Amino acid sequence: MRLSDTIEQFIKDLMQQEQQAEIDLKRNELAEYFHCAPSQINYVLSTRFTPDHGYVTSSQRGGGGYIRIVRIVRSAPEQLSYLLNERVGDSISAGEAQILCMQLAERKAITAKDAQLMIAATSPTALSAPIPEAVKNVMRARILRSMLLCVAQRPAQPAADAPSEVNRHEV
Amino acid sequence: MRLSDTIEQFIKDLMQQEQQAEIDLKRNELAEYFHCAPSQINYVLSTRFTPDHGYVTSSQRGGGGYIRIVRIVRSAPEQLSYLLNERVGDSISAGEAQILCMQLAERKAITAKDAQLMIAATSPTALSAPIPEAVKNVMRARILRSMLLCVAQRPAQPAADAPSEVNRHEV
DNA sequence: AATAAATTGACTTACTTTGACCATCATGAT
DNA sequence: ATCATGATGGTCAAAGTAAGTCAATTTATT
Repeated sequence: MRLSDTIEQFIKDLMQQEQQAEIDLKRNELAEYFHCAPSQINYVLSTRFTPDHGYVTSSQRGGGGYIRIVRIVRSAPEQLSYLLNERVGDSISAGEAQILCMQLAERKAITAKDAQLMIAATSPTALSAPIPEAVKNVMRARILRSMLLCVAQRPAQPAADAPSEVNRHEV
Repeated sequence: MRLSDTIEQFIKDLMQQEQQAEIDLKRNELAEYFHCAPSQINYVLSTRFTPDHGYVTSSQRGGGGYIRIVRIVRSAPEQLSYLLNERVGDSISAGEAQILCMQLAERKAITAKDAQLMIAATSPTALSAPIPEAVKNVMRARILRSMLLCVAQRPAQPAADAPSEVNRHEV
C-alpha cells in the first residue's frame, strides 16, 4: 500500500474512532510517525482531503501550529460536489448566481439570510470594477464557491473561540 | 494551547466577569503569573487587542504604572457608518477584512455565521485571480460593503445573548 | 514508452517567545 | 524647586517553532 494511502486511512480512522468531524494534527509529528517528509502530509491533504472529497482544511504556522481537517456533513459531499462543479463551475454570471442562491434557499439547503448575503457578495454592485466581465464571472464563481464551502462545513463547526475542545492528537 | 492565546482569553474572561468594558492590568504581574517575559504581554496586546480587534490600549510607566484596555462600543448607525467609511473604505486586504468580521461577531454586531460567510467571501482563495493585488483589495472592499449593507438592512434581532463565541483565526 | 502519481528536500513564510536595552513616571531627599 | 532613584512599561531584533511551496526525482499505471 502506498504511504499516501496509509496516511489517508490513518487520518480517517482517527476521525472515525472519535466520532469527530474535526481534528487537529501536527504536521511534523505525523511526518515523523510515518518517516516521511513533512511536505508529504500536504500532498495527502491536497489529493485526498479536498472539498470534492468532502473535507475542508485550515492551518496555523509558528509555535503551537496545527493542521485542521473538517469533514463536511454527510450527504452534503455529493450535493456540494454537484453544486460546485455543475452549477457554479469556473465562471458564473450575477444572474445565475442569484437564481442559484434563491433556489438553494427555497430548498432549505441554506437559510434565507445566507442566500441574501451570497447574493449581495456576488451582485454586480459588489463586483463592479474596471476588469473584463469574463474575469468577474470567474471571480464570482470563486467567491460563491468559497461561501458554499463555508456553509457546508458549518454544522460540523464547533463554537470556536472556546478554548479548543478540539482534539489535538499526539501521533 | 499557545501562551498568547491563554493570556488573551484570560484578559477577556476578566473583562467579561466584571462586566467592564475597561480594565487595568500590571504588566509585570501578568508576566509573572504566566511565567513569561513581560514583553510577551505587549505582543498579546499588539496582536489581539488592537483597534482593529475592537480595543484601545493605553498605559502609564513608572511607579504605579499600568496597562489599560478598553473595549470600544458604538451605536448601530455610528457603527455602520464607521465601518463602511473608516474600516472598509475603498480598499481592504484579506487580513483586515477577516479581523473586522471577527471583531463584529465578537461584539455580536453580526452573527458568527455571517462573519464566517463574509470571511469566506473575502478570503484570498475566493479572490484568487490573475489581477493585481490592489484591484483585488478594491473589489474586496466592495464585496464586504455590499454584505454589510445587506446585514444592516435586515430587521434587528432581539440580541440573544447566547455566549456565542467566535473564533480562532482561520488561515 | 509515456503518462500520472507519489516522494523528497531545499527554501520560504508565518507566528511566538525571549531578552537586552530604552523611556517615563512617582517619590523622597536636597 | 530640583534632582536622584527605583519602579514600571516600551521597543526591537534574534532565536525558536511550525507549516507552505515548488520542482526534481522516483515509482506506479496504462
